[in-house]
Amino acid sequence: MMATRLNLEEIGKLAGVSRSTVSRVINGESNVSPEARARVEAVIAETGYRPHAAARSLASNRTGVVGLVIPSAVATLFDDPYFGRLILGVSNATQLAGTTLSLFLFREESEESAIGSRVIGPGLVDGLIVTATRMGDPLIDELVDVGMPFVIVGRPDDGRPVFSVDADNRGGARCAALHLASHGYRRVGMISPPSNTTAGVDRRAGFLEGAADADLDVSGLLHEGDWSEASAHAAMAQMLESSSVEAVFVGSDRMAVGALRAIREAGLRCPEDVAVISFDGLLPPSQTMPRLTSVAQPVTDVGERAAALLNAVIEGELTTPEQIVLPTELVIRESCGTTEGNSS
Amino acid sequence: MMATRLNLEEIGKLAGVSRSTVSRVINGESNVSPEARARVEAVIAETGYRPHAAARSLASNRTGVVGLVIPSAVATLFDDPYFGRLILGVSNATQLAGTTLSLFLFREESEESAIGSRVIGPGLVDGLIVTATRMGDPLIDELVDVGMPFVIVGRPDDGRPVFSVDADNRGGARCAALHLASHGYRRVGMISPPSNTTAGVDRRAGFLEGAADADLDVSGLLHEGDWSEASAHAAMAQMLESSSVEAVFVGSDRMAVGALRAIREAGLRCPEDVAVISFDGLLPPSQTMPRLTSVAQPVTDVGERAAALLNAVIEGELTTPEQIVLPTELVIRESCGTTEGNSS
DNA sequence: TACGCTCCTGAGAGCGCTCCCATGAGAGCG
DNA sequence: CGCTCTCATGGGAGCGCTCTCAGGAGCGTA
Repeated sequence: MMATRLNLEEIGKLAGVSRSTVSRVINGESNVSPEARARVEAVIAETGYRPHAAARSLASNRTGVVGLVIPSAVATLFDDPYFGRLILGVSNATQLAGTTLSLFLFREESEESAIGSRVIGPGLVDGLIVTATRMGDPLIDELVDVGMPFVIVGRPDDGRPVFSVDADNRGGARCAALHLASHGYRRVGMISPPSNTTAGVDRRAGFLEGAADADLDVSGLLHEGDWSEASAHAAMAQMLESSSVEAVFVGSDRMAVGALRAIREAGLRCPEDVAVISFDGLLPPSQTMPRLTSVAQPVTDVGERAAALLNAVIEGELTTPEQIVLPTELVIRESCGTTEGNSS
Repeated sequence: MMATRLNLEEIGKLAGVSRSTVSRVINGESNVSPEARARVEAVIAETGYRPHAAARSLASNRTGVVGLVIPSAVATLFDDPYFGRLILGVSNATQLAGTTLSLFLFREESEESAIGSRVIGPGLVDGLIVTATRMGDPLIDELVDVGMPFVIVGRPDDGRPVFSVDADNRGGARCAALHLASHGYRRVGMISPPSNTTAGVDRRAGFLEGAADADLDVSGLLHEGDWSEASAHAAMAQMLESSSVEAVFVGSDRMAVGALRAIREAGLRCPEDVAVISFDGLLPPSQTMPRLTSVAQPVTDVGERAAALLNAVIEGELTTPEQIVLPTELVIRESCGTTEGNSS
């Protein structure tokens, strides 16, 4: 059984054709006679031959691998269900495209610079999907410089034209504000994601836009978290202490959990005393009490679209940057209060 | 800036040596004169040269890539914090070793057979880490057949000698049973992970062992879930309905969430009416009410050890199979009741 | 002075593929 | 019947490395 690797030449010999013809069959080129093709395919099927990836890469200068880069402190990363879903989406798409997914997680920003020497330099990938970029991330410049195809999950912080896929953070947040307004709440706060992320900036902007449209009173109620439960817990506690809040829009599921806890610990009830809407919609609803109303973003879809887009860029099908924004959806559960009591 | 790729030959020319000497320097071989080495290193530093991975793979028959295989229905996979942590651990170790991590997620078992033709055939990886294997998984046979180095996260279901890294499921579960006993509970149930997984088998066996040692009454209280919250919710509800339970050991964090909800919905309190201990210890404690006492398993460590072990196997440093079992740790919080009232 | 030894070095071959070009067979046309 | 044009095919070259081997320099020893 210790079958030594077959190569194109040997397959050719078995099928009575040359290396070149076998290569043409494998790569689906059209200029091969039906008989030759059939014979080659038969031999491939019965030998289980697979072309050697490294040899192929070397000759064609294409690896068939895409990388998913997750910079930023990653240690606690997977406490947030976001990244798992994203990976899943990307994996689905690469599977479909027949490419391979490599994962590059970085614990500190300093490690991130290794992308150049460890990934780009050796030519490990054909392209990269880059997530969770902070504002002013130098990685993007580097990628542009070396001409490496890439897609950003999120959006470029400086509006420069690059390929990107994002959820409609702004629209979703606006919708959350309007929904809270429709319940009759007027004193409405927000605990936003960090302002050094585009998601943080956009969700906050969308919320403020909606609040302005609905004439909500947000004075003194705008806080910022760092994606962690603890940060939102602290922000919520502070908000409850200093002023009368009727409802809060919390910038992520995970932070909402912290906010709910703060409300509970203050002896208040959600939604009766303080209503909550979160962003993400990734948490299994039964995991919180009450079940969270959230602006759900299609994270898996984002991953799939990003990978598909990257593929198109690599294939050279797309050359002018494209920004894809996927819609969010308001999923109404209990934490925002019942609409009945307060329809406007 | 459009620097065309440098190669060994050119670096050699710049340093006044041959391709071979440059190669020796890069691969850290000892038989190079200090002067030559210094000159080469200087040139490499100033040019930023990196050897081409594909060329290297082709010539050396080594890819520098390890694959992480997660078979089984993966769609809901990331609802469980387990896999994120595992990926993190593996990533840490590969980063350290300077190798690349590729991820292979499969949605259905049918896709899993693609490992052979899509991964092993083309020679994409030097070795594989295989997780979540169900009992009787044919993938293992295939890997053994083709001589691909691999490490199982978990343990082989048939006790065959392969490399594996696992948490001490049995010991941890036993410990949980004993701890519940130490609180004075006698009617103690279990909701175990599926019995077609080794984790399910082992946790159940450990629990029964501990229960027997402590003379607990488990009759009619042994249920099985499928890792999902819903399955545990149903099992718990049924348990509460049909008999008087004082405490339950639930086979995973995620399932414990379901069980807690069932207890709450039955109008009972945890831990006053029914105490709960879970397995995993991955959930942020504040995410549940009450905070869960759990048998914590070192998932990230498991990932790291698995990757390190695989590396050793690939390097040929290890040839006789090794089973590594990492200890679990009982983390006591509120859901098991206070010890004071019931010390035995 | 000559011989052996070790140590460093360079050159050739080859990994398995793709790409390009030359060739030959056949079809279509005047 | 000869010409061109198309299409299928095979072979050479080369991608950038590693590996092996031969040779030269330098040293010590007889």
